[in-house]
Amino acid sequence: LPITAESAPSSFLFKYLLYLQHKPDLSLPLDAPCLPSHFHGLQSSPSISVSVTEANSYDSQDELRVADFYSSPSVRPNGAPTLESPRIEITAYGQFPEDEEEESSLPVAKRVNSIVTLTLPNADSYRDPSCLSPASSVSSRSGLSDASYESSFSYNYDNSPQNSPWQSPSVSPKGSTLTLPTDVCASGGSPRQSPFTSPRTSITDDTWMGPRGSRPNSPCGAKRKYSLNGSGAPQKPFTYSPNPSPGPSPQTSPRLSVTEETWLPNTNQYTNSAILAAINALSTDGGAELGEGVPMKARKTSMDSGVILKVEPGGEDLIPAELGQDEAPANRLPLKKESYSGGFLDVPQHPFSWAKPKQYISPSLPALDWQLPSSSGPYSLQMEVQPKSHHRAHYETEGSRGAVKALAGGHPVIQLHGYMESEPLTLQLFIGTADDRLLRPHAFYQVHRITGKTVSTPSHEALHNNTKVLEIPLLPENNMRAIIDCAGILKLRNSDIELRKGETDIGRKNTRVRMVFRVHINQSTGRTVSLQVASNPIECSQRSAQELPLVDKQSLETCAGPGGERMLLDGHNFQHDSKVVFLEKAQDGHHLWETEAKVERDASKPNTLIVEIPPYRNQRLSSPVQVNFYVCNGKRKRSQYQRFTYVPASAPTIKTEPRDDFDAPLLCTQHGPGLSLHPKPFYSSQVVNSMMTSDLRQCVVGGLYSATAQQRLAASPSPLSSSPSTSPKLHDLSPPPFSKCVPSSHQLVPQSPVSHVSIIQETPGRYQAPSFYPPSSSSSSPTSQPSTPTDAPFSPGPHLMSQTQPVSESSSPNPHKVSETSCSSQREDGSPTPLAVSIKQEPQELDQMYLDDGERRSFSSYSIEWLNFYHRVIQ
DNA sequence: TGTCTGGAATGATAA
DNA sequence: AATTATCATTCCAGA
Repeated sequence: LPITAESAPSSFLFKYLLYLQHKPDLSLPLDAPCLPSHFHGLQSSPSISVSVTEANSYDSQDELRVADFYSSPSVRPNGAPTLESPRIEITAYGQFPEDEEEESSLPVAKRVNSIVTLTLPNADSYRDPSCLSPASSVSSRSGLSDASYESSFSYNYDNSPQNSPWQSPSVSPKGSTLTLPTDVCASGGSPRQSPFTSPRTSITDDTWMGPRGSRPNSPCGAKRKYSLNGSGAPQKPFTYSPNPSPGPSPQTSPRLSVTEETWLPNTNQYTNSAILAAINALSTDGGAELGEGVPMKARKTSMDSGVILKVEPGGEDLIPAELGQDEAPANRLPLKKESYSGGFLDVPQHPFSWAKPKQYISPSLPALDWQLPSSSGPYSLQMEVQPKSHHRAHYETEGSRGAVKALAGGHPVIQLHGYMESEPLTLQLFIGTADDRLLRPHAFYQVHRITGKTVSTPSHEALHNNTKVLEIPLLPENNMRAIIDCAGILKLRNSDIELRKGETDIGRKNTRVRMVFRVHINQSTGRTVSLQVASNPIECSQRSAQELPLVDKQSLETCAGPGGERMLLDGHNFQHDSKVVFLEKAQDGHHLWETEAKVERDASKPNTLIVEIPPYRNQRLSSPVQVNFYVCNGKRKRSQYQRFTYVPASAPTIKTEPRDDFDAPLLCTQHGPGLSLHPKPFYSSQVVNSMMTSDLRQCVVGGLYSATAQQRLAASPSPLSSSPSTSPKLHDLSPPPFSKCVPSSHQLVPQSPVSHVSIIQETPGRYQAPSFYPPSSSSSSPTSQPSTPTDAPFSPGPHLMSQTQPVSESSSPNPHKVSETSCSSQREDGSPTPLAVSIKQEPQELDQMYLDDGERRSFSSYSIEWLNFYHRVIQ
């Protein structure tokens, strides 16, 4: 059983539990940490420094994060928390931790690249902000920065100061120092060249841009081949990159305005502002720099885009600021301004503030990679109307391709139920991943603010780390309901992002995203309840959207072993010759069984397929068996894996599984009550999921697990359930065991709905122990996650699981084990990767998602994350 | 004239 | 190593 995935999750849970138990302690740390999730971003944030002590503090947050992502891991490499003092950290990061980690983690090849790439600016450039789209999204850029995802602290650091480096390589002293060193070192040698090298001309630009801009550049570093070519891409990238401006991007000009706007609006209520200010100050260094850029470590990204930013007013760059903000904002209303996200600006952000706002601790808002519940207490954030499963994202080089639409023709709708206060709240929206791993900001896509006469919903862009966040007012007069007609999706060049230092995901075939909504509710008690809901997956590539079959819904989730029942599949791109294949994989990814189901072609249509459930290979089932099926239009045109469960003849199994995943892809993860569009009969699974999701903890719990986990959970849910804030309910999740990726195929794992962890901050700075967890995603695609493809060198999952599990189960976890695990994992890789390091593999998920790719070897970042988390807990 | 899109051409990558 | 299948991005062009 120990499915990798599961195990990992379980461990997490376990840890988590532990964590909770210890809350008291944690709390303290947390407090210190309070830092907003961002803090990382913040670097500057004072608190942070304090926190230093605590790794814990971070941890607390981090933990969460960690759990979430890998990023966190980075932190640890040294063991030192990255967060801590920003600057310091930065250095560290740059130097060691991240770099090392990353590098180490990375497959050799990549590393190399990375190294090279990293070297400089590139890294930053790419990804970050600047990279982002130059023009476009300002915000993005702004946002860029960093951290987005991960919350990686490191990034932040980088960002701030560092980033800049790139910008002006020489310039920023510090940054340079820090950054360079690291990067340099790494790259140093490498060709990468740095930015400069990159083809493009102007150094500066190049620097920045270079990376980003041109694919080429990035490429350079990057991964793949590109590098060489530099020539390759010559294009505009630079151009673009350099400036945000480019007209194309919608946002483009944002900045300009931004500043003003930004500020104005922003004014935060939160104390943060102070922090922010401080940060800014810091950032200023950098920030100003932005222009100048001194980047820090290069690591990552630098966001700094700022650099890039240059162009802009700079605001964005600030990202850091934002960072701070990020969280903070929660409450406020958005102003409308547009873009600007400017970093600094951030601070100001919304003019409004709530009365309470201050209470917030903005800073404390949970990082974007944290898993939050969709409901807590009386509150429930739900997607009333899901977005269409396909939305062609636009590149910076293109004009906007409009707002994400709903299937019925309108736009997605989200509503907060249970909120009776008269104060408006701010709904945050960012583009998250849709793979089987934990939900986190998507590195290759950014939200794009849409404005115009056709847009009725005001919005404001802000950056959290490197992630653009659209802030939309949730007004009581509208029943806390918002029509999301102001959100488009911007695609960042893979080459720009992949080069980033901390980036572990690969862009190729990583074209599915989810719209992630968050709301932070300040309660009279002083606590802040943070809720999050993610939409169904959205395929963003033109090609995939046109060619890949997609299953939105399935009428049956389970069937008795003999099969024979008819299942109606709703989806897209079904063809007359579409095949439906059922398969069962062992934990190690090996195919245990595979058979083609009969398709009633006469009754099938472009959007529907009627298939006859094939008999299971073993008619004597004593317990439900999770299998998968996918629709295939050809060799490489397969849908994601959908889940299906064969049950013993009489047993009603339905619920057990988490359908989410499967269906999930399409289905909503969480629907509110209303959501469940489908009658349960059909989507029961979904329903179930949604249920689960609703409760954070539940979700969490669910998330964690994989099948195994589920079982465990079922068995001993209590721990998990205990999540602090929410009442944990255990649902059965039955995540299917599944296979991870098998080489043979690709599985796509469905994603899981979002996992949530509810986070409550009692005090402004702190969070209660959130329940967190690991992500639901896991839940959703039990298989996938852990599963990183086993073939790969490591299948972290298994190992982890095994180890972890024990731990989890036993109340006392052993750190050692953990460590071992990690070690093992490394070993497995073959490449000696350091534990913490995140590796960019190919898209892990993707792999899973796309069978084609083959396997991915790398460790999954999450595994690492888990480990880190685990360690922290233990410690 | 500019934006929004659907369709593709083109070069980069993966098989 | 060569060839072909896929992808990712950039371009075009009509609405």
